[in-house]
Amino acid sequence: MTLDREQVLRSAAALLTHKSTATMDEVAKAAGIGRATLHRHFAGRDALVKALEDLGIQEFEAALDAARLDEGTSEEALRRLIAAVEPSAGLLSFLVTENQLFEGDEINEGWSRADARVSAFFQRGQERGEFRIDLTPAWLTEAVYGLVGSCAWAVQVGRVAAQDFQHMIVELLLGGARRSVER
Amino acid sequence: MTLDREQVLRSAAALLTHKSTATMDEVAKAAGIGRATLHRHFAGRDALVKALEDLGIQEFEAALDAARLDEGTSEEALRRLIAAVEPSAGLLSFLVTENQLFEGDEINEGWSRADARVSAFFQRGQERGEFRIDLTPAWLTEAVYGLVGSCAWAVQVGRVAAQDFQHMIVELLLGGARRSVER
DNA sequence: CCTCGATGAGACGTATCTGTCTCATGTGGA
DNA sequence: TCCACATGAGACAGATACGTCTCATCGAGG
Repeated sequence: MTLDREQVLRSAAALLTHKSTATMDEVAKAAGIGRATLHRHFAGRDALVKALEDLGIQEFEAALDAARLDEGTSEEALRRLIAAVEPSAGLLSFLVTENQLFEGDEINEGWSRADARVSAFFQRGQERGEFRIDLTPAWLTEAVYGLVGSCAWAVQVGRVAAQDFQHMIVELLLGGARRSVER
Repeated sequence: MTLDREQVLRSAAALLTHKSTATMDEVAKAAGIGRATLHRHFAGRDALVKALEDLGIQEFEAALDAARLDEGTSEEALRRLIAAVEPSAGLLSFLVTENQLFEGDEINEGWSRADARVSAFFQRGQERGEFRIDLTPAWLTEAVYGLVGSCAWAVQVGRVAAQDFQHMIVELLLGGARRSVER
């Protein structure tokens, strides 16, 4: 029986994101496996977290590739990005919440690379006149993380329908909550 | 020397929000006190978390009162809310991240009450035609939490200027990132 | 100057989690 | 059918953090 490594990591992320003090035993049970098996696949807690980071960053970068951020309008690109990120939302939430990415004063290389791509995307959008310039790229980047994490959580607890994930994030991010007659 | 209990709790929240596995010793050092002193004021880790929850909820409800959500336009009320919440942003972030609020299947009463007020505010705004109706009140509520948490973090790491806190959140929340010529 | 109270540092036993091990089970493939 | 291998359950020692304690120090107030 081949263990579904990714499935284990995803359930671990979902659990650890909002209960990061969870025991290895709880992580194992959440994944539907035994603690011994969990240890067989991940040398320890640190290795588990590292695997979560690696997979999360890898999927995030893949999503950035898939979104083709430099094609079409910024709005279209943003929609593609959120769509591409949706399957990895749980992992993303964990990455953002857990700042062990910054351990030892050296920021995780992969993360900073991906982060820079998002930030650069918003900056390009501003330069092309498609995004407001009073909201900094850095903030818009963080806002994306925050909204993705919030929406993933809201979906998880049934507060938002899973099918609305992309709409809720993109619409709020692009247009805001204000109802303007001229839209 | 009277210990500044709130100061201790605020620094604990700032630390625990993004490193919830932090040791009691680390929490104490982050607050600039000894571990023994920390234990003298908070019976244990559980008591510390409980105190964080209590203070956070209390300040959140106070902010909701101060914001007078039912006066003036929804936009004005939202601006007041974010302004009132800013000093408690760190505690809020902790509350949202830590879901021990839901321990034992019984949601914390104070939290659910405050949460309902925010949600009701957005619903009123929708009914008055000031907020879009395609974004559910529950989502807008979660989005507020997410953006407040993200911005508090961004300020903490120097990614966003502290003075921009309110502007960044309110503007994104109300108008979104899209630049529309007719605004 | 003296006293009282709070604090910081550290020692100590305890509880919990960790990481490794063994063993029985059970499932897929030869 | 039999074998190989992965898994789950549990035992076990070691490590780590917890909670409590003592003691010396420091500062405010009398």
